[in-house]
Amino acid sequence: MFKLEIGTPARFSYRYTVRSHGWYDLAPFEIDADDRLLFVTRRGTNEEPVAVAVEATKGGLVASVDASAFDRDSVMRDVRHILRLDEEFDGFYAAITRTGRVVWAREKNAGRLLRGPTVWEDLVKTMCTTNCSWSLTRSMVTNLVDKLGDETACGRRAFPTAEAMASRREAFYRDEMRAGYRSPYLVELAERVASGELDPETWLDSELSTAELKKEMKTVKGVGDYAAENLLKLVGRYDGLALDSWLRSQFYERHNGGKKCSDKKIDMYYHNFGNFRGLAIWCDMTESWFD
DNA sequence: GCGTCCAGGTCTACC
DNA sequence: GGTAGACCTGGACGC
Repeated sequence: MFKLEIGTPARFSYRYTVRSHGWYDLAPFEIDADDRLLFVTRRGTNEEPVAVAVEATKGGLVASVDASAFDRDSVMRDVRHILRLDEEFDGFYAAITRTGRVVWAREKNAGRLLRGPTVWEDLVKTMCTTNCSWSLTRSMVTNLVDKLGDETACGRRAFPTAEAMASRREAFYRDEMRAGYRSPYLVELAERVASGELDPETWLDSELSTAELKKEMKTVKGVGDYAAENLLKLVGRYDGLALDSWLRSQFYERHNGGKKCSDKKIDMYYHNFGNFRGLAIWCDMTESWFD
């Protein structure tokens, strides 16, 4: 077992980042009894996957790597990536100060949304969150990882590569992953990524405008407005609200007396957060998670 | 046990 | 560009 020490920004909360949304609950992510975040990473399709456990210490973070050989720089990069240690949130906190809303997020150093080691992993998982209960999302992702993910030296499984997913036909996704109508979408996506026609990793530092990038994301069948805006948040763009039925219902209860209202009204409520309004609504609606 | 509803939507056809 | 209907699954709920 190798241990790597990782420094964190001054304004960082391990707890509020790891539990920022449901990703920690989807394989290969896991939180163990000691509140360590477990995940599996791999650079390159031909490399062995590596299991990593991250925990908070007084001085920052420690990542424990359960492998005989691994690329130290890759593991460091992935820990920094999934916890967004290199992302700047001063603009968000300034918007909170300016608006006087969602103050708790600034006080708790919240706002960092947990993400997977690759955009590919986040993309597939996001498609599995659409039009279903969370338990079904969890079931689909677990089935996918268990059946197609390569095993690490310690027996954990990695998220499947695009190549592994492209090697399976639609029947696998219907009958074994239980992805239902999403099955042909997953096959098509895997084939596009495996062939090199689509590279989701480029979305991280794309020079496209947010509107153009959203349009590119929506070329993936199964990715609509909600999924694209959720992915935009995960690549660090918070202009879109990523409204789904849960977020809407939470807004109605919290800010509209329990009555339905238009999406436009919701958008206007967070208008003063500018490019951080997607992050603002998420923090606003999840404050009670941490009570 | 059975039927219905609905959940962290999207696609397609049609107007 | 806007909208209705279809699409899968599985848990919750009422009977």
